[in-house]
Amino acid sequence: MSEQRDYRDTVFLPKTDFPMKAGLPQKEPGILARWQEIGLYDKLREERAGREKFILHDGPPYANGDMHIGHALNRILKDMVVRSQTLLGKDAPFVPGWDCHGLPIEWKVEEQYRKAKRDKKEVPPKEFRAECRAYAQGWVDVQRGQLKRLGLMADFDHPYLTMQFESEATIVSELMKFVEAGNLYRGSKPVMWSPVEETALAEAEVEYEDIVSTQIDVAFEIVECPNVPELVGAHAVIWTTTPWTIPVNQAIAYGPEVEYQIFTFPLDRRKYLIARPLMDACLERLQMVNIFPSEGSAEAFRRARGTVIKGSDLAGTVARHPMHHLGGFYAAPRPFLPGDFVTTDSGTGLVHMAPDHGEDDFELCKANGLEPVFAVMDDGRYRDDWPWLGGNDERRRSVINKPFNAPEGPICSDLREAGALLAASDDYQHSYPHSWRSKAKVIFRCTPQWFVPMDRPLDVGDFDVAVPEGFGAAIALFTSKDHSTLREIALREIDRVEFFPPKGQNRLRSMVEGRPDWVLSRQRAWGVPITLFVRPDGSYLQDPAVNARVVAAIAKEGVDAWDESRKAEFLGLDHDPADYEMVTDILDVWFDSGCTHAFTLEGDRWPDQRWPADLYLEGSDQHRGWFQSSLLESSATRGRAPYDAVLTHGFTMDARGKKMSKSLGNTIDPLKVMQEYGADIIRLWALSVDFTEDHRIGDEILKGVGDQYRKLRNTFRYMLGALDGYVGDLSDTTEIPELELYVLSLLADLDAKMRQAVEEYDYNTYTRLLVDFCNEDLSAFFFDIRKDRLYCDGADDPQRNAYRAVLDILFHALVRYAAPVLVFTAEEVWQTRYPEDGEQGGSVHLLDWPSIPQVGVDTERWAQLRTLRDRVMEAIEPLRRDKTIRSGLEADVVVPAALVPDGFTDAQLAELFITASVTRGDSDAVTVTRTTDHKCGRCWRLLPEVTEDGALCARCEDVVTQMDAAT
RNA sequence: GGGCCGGUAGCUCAGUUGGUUAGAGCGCACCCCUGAUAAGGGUGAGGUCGGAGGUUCAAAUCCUCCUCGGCCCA
Repeated sequence: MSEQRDYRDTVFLPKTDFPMKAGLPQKEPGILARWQEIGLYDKLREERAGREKFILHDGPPYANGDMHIGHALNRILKDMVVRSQTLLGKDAPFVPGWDCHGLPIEWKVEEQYRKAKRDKKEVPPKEFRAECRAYAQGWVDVQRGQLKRLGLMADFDHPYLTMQFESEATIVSELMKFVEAGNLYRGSKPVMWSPVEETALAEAEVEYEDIVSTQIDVAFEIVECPNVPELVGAHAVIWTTTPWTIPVNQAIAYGPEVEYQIFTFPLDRRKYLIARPLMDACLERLQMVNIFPSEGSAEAFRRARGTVIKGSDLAGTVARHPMHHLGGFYAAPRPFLPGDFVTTDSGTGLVHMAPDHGEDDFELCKANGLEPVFAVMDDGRYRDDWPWLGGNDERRRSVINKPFNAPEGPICSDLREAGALLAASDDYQHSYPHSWRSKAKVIFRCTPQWFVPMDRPLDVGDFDVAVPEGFGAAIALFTSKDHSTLREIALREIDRVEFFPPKGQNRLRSMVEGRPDWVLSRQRAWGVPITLFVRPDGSYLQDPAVNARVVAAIAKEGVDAWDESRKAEFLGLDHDPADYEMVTDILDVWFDSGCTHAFTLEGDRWPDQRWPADLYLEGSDQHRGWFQSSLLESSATRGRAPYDAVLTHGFTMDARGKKMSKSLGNTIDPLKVMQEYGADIIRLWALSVDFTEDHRIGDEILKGVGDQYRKLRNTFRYMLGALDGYVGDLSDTTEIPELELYVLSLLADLDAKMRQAVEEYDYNTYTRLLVDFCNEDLSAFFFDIRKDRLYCDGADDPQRNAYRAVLDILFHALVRYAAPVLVFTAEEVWQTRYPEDGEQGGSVHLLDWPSIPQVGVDTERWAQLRTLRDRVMEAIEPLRRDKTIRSGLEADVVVPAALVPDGFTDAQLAELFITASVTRGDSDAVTVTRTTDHKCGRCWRLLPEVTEDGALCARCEDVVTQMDAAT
């Protein structure tokens, strides 16, 4: 045998500079810098100008703290929306936003004061707000940098902030739409109040501590009882741990389903009404258990426990206040009211109601026409004109003062004197809210607040809205003519809007159906003022000219413009400043964010935006939040939702499905993930999971995502290598093998599915389709089969060209499909293939959705072929195992003739199965034997024509001869 | 405590209106290749479909309860 020639140099191996290893953390920042340099976002706007628009309106995250994994998911999904819609050819400008006002920022600034030992009360409000503003701006800048790193396609140079003066002015002018239409009223509701700081507190500002309180049992004499006459003259026993609320008692609540019993105290024959299950515990407090003589005590006791009645029998019952002799407020009847909240867990089953100081009390009393009396002042004392323990009483103290409530304190003493105090002891342990700041006890206290009514017919002239294209009829329906209530309009809109996933619709609907009136006011500093001029009776000025002056001032100077010193200026000549007070409350921040559509989509700050948005996209918690505040705001002012569709995502859990928390130490920091794996990996993760539900992230998951990434990357690398130097296209080749046509039909099929996935915002399907296609149809099938042709056919062989033409089509399709997901890698792939495009400021992200040639192929026939192929692989395996053969190329295969689809030759089958030969037999089984043919020294196929191992087959002989001749 | 939502192989996901032996990709194990090479190919093992009842000829799919987890409220 002669010396064998090494044919390696004659084989056309893939050639590319595209590295297998990505090194994303190092590479991505450079790609970002280049995008910045070529002004990619603006360039895209220019190129898409005039196209159909797609507006995704950004829900503003709070400008406080670093980006966390939830932000990352949210932003990646939004970016996928923007990019995939862009890819479809639309113009999808995206303005990122931030929520900047509100309590958490106030706290942070206060915290800085504490560290500097500064008293907040000493700081002028303007200065305080300036610091809040600076603080928010600081975090906006930090988060903006972090978000950019994710590779988002957004107008980062022009974000919206709720604290920009223009935004603040728009929020005020939106509020004024409510004001001018009369869709705002002053009411009240109990809030947490700190008498020490003389301010309202949010739930998050209180902490619960165990304390010991005075518990008292108080008798209210029943004066009327239509259903149980026996009760007239009896005493209803109430129990409370806040004696100071007795002076503002207005009613007594009972449980309609609770059983009550009338107990007759043997010594004075007085009758008491107590819930039956609580009788023993109550009598023990009242020390009425041991008064019976030891003998026969049980019998006497039983006799003393008289008639049992049902709570509902108490309807219409009226008692009188123990201090009724004081007259006035105290002389009014104290009705018994049915309360679902009454339980028999503790107390007496009869609950004294002080609507000023409890939520249940407030709601129940309100429903029965009993209004709060505002007896307790800001500092926690009863007001000067209050008849009991008010101004003239030297015993007056803050109501939460301990001695004030003590068994020997003024309340208990007076009740005792009135014969109403049945028991009092300073021994009740419970947990009670305290101010997080001062550590002092807080109280519930009714405070005047501003409300938007949900169920009052809206009486507006015309909705001030530019009717968007295609919605003329819808808008006309909702103008002033029908006088719907805000709730009705909102519910109608919920039915119209499209929800992804659909369950979001029910969730939002049930919340809007059940929600109370919208409380707009907050007793705070850092926010947009409720710019109202109020008369003493609670009515307010509705003068568009005044409002216009206020709005103009805020647009120029921000919220600081709302200042007492400007009162006369704003009111102008038509109104006497003495008639009005300026409201000092600020707006609920949900109102701010409910207005983002107004100052971002409308107006000319972002001319490429338009109202309404096509889509709002946030976490499912925003059904309670932004989805709803935006809906209500827009429904009240414009008669429709500011969006046509709502997409919601779930929450990101740790690897075990538990929620992440700093205290548990199971958080995943997206910034670290980007440092370690790269932004493309975290993007691929976000777009692989079912984001509509809660989903997980963890090391194992990220590792899996990394594996998927590598597969995609290597698919591109192979295509880049195989397409090295290729400049033709499909039209250059006259002869297209059916396999190529089949792959094109697979691609067309994939394309349709990808497109559908985009339209349904079904991104995990989108990425799964892409990955599966690369794995199954390309890498393991098409590329594997065509490896021989690519490597060994003549450089300009028409069939080789046909393969490369299809590869080229695949490349252009896949790089576009991948672009919205792997934004960096797709760019790297594109620039590797077309460096000249890069030099001219091009980018993969400027491209449109690919157009796939439609070919006619009998795919069913090919499906059968692939099933047969699987069977052949299976049959080859045992021979591999026992080392009869090493590769499939050494196998002569006999397949059942009946299983071969029509129209394939044996030679084609051998090519498709990558075996030495395929013949057909009558047997049902696939049989495999080792071929006796020799291995071609160049293409390594085993063929009959090869005379000895290492000699050339006919095809390779031709190719090598030509190459040799050329050199 | 209440309302709503969810639990399918180690991981990420498919499973139409209830209908054969519950699928895919990845990972894993084993094997091949060494001309996509920190790549590529093949085969295989993995699941009481969260649990228990029930409806039905038939249940991952419908009903009830339980459990675990989540969001929003209280």
